[in-house]
Amino acid sequence: MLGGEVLGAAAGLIGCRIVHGPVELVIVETEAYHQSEPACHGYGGHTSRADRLRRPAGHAYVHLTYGIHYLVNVVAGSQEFASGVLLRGAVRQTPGAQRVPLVPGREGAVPGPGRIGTALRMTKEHDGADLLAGGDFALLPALEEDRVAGLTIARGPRIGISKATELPWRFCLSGSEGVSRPRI
DNA sequence: CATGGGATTGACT
DNA sequence: GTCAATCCCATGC
Repeated sequence: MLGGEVLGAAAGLIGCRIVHGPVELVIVETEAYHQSEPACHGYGGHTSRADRLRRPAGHAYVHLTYGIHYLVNVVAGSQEFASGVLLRGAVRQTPGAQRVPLVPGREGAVPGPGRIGTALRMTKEHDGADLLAGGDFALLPALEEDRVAGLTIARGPRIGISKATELPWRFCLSGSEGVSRPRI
């Protein structure tokens, strides 16, 4: 099955930044989804949701859940297969300023995918945006300080789903603020 | 066309 | 611990 690299993408997004206008977040928790497993919206053939996960890699899949919360995914696959990385936890960052240390005891935590959508002021208009095109809604690499520091990534089962709960496809920055509960 | 459930959160018992 | 809010969309009649 193609698309196993979504796991690497989910791990690799830890420490990267997601920005929308003046809001910048450092990603500290992600989950991988792939069309080969039933928890993924791309599972089971072509539907509206599935095809939105079949955009070019690096595009956004923004989806409204429970009629209330916008969840942000980074598409990781291609037209050939649906896969994406759900942004599940983050820490607020001040653009252009010194980084916020990714350690406990800090304000600015954004735990939970719904909170990330709120913090980034997502609407359905943001679905499909190219996050690598340099627009005002964009994905940026990890800051140099964070790369140098080295990020210890923990791995465990995904949260809040009822299918394929056994897959350890959730990744988080070990010990960081902004990781949703239960912590790994 | 009607209906039911969901990758959630916050308020309340 | 339980429950409602609220809307998109998959499914079934």
